[in-house]
Amino acid sequence: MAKNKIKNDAITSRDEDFAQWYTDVCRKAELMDYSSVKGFIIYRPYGYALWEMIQAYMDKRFKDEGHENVYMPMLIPSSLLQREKDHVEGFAPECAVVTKGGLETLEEELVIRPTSETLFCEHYAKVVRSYRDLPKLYNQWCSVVRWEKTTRPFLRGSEFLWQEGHTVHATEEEAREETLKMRDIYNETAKELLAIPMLTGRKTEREKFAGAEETYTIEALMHDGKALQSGTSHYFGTGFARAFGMQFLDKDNKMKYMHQTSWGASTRLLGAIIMVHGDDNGLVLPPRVAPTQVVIIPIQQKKEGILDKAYEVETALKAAGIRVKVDASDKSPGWKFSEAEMRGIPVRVEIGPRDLANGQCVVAKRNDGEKITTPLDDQLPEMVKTLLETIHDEMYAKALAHLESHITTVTKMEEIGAVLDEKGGYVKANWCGDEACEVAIKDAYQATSRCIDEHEEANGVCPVCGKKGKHIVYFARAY
RNA sequence: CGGAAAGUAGCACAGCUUGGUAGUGCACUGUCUUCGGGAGGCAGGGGUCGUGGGUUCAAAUCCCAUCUUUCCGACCA
Repeated sequence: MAKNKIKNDAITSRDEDFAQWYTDVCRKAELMDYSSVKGFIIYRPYGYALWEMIQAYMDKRFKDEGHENVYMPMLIPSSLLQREKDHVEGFAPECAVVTKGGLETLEEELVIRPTSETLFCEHYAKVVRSYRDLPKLYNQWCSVVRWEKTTRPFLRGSEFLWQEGHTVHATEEEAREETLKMRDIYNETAKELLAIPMLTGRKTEREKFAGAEETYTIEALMHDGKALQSGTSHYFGTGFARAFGMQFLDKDNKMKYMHQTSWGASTRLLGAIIMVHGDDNGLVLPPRVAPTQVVIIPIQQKKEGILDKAYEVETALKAAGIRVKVDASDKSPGWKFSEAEMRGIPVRVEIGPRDLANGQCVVAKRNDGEKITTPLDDQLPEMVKTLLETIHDEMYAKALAHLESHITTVTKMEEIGAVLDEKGGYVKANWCGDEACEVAIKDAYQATSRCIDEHEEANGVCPVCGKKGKHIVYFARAY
C-alpha cells in the first residue's frame, strides 16, 4: 500500500506555469497536434477516442429522451443567417465566409456554420404544419467554425467538434422543460462520466446566447481557479419562429408560433477533463470515459510464462467488460509506467516473475499513486472493476472539494479582487441586476458573471452600487 | 487586433553577434546484453534551417515581408 512519487521532467509543473502545463499535456499525451492553419487542430487517435467516449454516452442519453440525429449542411446562405437580428450581430464578427465556388465568384456569400439555428429554423418552418407534427427533437454531431483571435487546444478553437440539439414545441411550458432537462443531462454527464462537479445556473442578459430568451449553463472550475463554461442550453421563446415564419395550426384551429430550444456541448469538455483532474505526471482520466481503463505491464516479459499470464489476465478483465490493454512493447518497465501515467490510464497492473512465484500482482491507481498487492486469481476482474468505481468516486469527491472550497461570498467591491487574486475560483455576490455593475466588475478584475443562482434568493446589497440585490450571482475569471 | 518571445531531424536545443562543409542529446532502425520507476554496448538512417523575396562570389547567419506557435491584453454562447 505504499504511495509512490515520480518525477516527469517532460511536462512543466502545474504550479510553475499552468498554461504551459496544459499545452504540454495536450501534446505529450498525444491528444492533439497543431495544424498549419491557425486555430485548427488535429485530433489524434487518443484525443478522438476520448471524444468518442463522450459522444457515445451523450448520444444514448439524448436518444433515451426521444431525440433523433440529423445532419444539416455546412454552408449557410448569408441572407439566411441575417434573418434574426440578435443572432447575426452575435456571430457575424467571427464567421468564415465562402466567396468562390470553383472559379466563379458566388452570387451570394456562403457562411461556414458557426452554429446551425438558422438552418434548423428554415427546415422546421417547412416540415411542421400541425401540432401533431410537434415536438421535433433533433440533434446533430458536427463541427462548427468561428474565427477566433486567441486560440487554445480544446478550449477555444477556430473549428471545434460538438453536438447541437434543436427542438421545437407547441407550448412554452414544454420548451422550457426541455431546456432545463438538457441542462440536467449535461450536468449528469459531467458528474457520472467525467467525474466533474459543475456549478449550474442561468446566464445574465449580457452573457446569454445571441437570440435566446434564457441561457442555462454548466460551469466547471479548473485546478488553477478559472471557470470553464462546459455546456449551455437555451430557451428561444418564439423569437426565431417569428423571424423565420415557423408556424403551426394548433388544436384550437389557430396559427401559432413554435417554441424553440437549442443546446450544445463541445470538445471543450476534453479541456475540462485535463484541467480538473490532471497532475504533474500528465493526464488523469476518470475511469468511465477512459478509452483504456487498465494497462497490464509485464516485467521481464521474455521470461517463461510472464506474457502468457499477462494475456490471460487481459482476457479475464475483458470478459468482465473492462477496457484493457497489455503493453508488450520492448520498452523498459519504468518507461511504460511513465507513458501510462502521461496518458492518464486509471489502473495499471504489474505482472513480473516475483508476482508469478507468489501468485499475486501489483495494482496501481493513477489518481493517487496507491499500489495494492493482490492475489492473481479469478477474483481479480471483480476487484479491478470495483477499484475503477472507487477511483471515479475519489476523483469526483476531490474535484467537488476543490469547487466548494473555491466559492467565496463577498459583500464589498474590494473583496472581489482580493479573493480572485489570492485564491481564485468563484466569487458569490448579490447583484442589483444592472448591467453596468456587471461590467464594472469585469473592467476592474477581469471576472465575468458565470451564472445566476436559480435556488438562492438575494439577501443583501450589490457590492458595486450598494443597491438592493436582485439575484445571487457567481463571478469568476474564465477561459 | 495590440504588446512580447519563438520557429534548425519526431522532440528538446546549440550554431546567428563577426556570412564560408548542418551539429549535440533523446527518440528512430539493426543487433547483443537488460527489465519491479523513463537501462547499456556496438553499428546505422534521417534536416527544402517555417515560407517568400532581397543583399552578397557565398545566407541557418544580414535586411524586408509573411505564416504558425507560446505568453500577456482586447475581443468572444
